[in-house]
Amino acid sequence: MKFKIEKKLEGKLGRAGTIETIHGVIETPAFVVVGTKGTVKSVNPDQVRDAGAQVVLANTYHLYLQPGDEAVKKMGGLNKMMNWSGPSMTDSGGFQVFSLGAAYKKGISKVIQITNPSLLIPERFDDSDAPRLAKIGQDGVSFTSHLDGSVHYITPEKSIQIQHNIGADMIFAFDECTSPSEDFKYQEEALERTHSWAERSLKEHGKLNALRQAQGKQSIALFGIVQGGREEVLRKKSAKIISEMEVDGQKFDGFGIGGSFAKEDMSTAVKWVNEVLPEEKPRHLLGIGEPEDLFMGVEAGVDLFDCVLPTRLGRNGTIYTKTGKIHIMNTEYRLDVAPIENDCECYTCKNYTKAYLAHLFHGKEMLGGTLASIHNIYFIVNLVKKIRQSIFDGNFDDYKKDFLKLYL
RNA sequence: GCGCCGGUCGUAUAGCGGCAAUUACGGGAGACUGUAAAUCUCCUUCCUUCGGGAUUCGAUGGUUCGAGUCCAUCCCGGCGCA
Repeated sequence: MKFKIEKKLEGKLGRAGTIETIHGVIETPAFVVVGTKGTVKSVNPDQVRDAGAQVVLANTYHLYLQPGDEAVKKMGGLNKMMNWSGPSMTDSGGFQVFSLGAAYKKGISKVIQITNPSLLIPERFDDSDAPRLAKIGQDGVSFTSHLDGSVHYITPEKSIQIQHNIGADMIFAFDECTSPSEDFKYQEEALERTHSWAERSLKEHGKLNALRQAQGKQSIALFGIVQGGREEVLRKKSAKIISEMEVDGQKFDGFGIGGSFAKEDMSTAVKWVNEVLPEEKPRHLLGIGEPEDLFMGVEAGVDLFDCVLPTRLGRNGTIYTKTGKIHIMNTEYRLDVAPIENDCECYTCKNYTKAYLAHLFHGKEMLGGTLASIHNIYFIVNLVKKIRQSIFDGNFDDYKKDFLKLYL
């Protein structure tokens, strides 16, 4: 993997460039489409590509449980298995430490709304009797499968081994995604754990990459993940430690910025981190986001984003438009024979009306979720492409202002 | 004409003396940020200053402190016998 910066955003951390992989070039900033189980839900790879996506992200934990990483390997690896010819990534399972652990059944997620700061009361660190499917152990995490209840112990080494079997172009270190509502003491502890896991991930990855090279296979790129919650000290410390971390002469090829954020903290947290991270390596803001987040991220020096929203919202009947999101099942669209957006170049907009989409959703027809996902992927991927172009054209600020004025 | 069985909030259902009335679908709205998610939540008789108030279970009478619920008559539908 090779990263090259082609143009910088004047006076800011933002930049535009390219990431070269053996499966092709990613023009950054770029939006990575999520295909957790080795499929972008409800859309096939041709449709993903035609919607403009350059790279997809699958999940270690899910593929490990089903069909199993050995099965993926036997099928020729992630790309071959899912018939995706472009660049690919896998997440390490670190997010599941959070979503199936501290966040389990609590209604909290990647981004939480803070209407009242006093709501940020630290969660009791040891509410360990709360039901959860992921429990943090001494040197790894014990997961109870949501599929069959079987218990699996995932260590950093195990996560990296699984990811090497899955065989994406870029993979992530095993980390602990924390909730912003945890207190400083817990964030600090979790961060130390994430750093120790990062080191072990890097070490295991070095071994496995050496093995690949000996077999004449292309090496895989490993991204380290920066955590630290909403604490400036911790975020900066993490960025420094992760970027300087070196095992057997190997360093991380790029960086992920992780954690669950309060919306209003996200921008500052990302800036803290990117001011410290080395300029010459790519940065991936994990699990983000909404259009306004993408502008924020690019401006703050992010090169890659991924998010489930375009496909999840699409399947659930919410559709992006430049004037905001719409609920396609709402009464007003039942007889609306215009496309979602007149000037949209996506397959859905070129061929179908809102009334038809509304009909498909009301009739619970599968095609509804597919067509809505295609549009949403196109919308978000293309938005990031346009943001990228605005960096080259020198009008990022204007584009941001114009877009958000209409959208929000 | 006689005999059964049945008529409940758009539809289909529950209900067997204390009920504004069950459940499902349909309908309305909302949520979703490294996917436990083609999922989830709320509303769906009328009015409401959200405390509550007013009318409801084919119709009309009746029994009862109290009636979809019991009784009588009538209306409508299904089946059977003439």
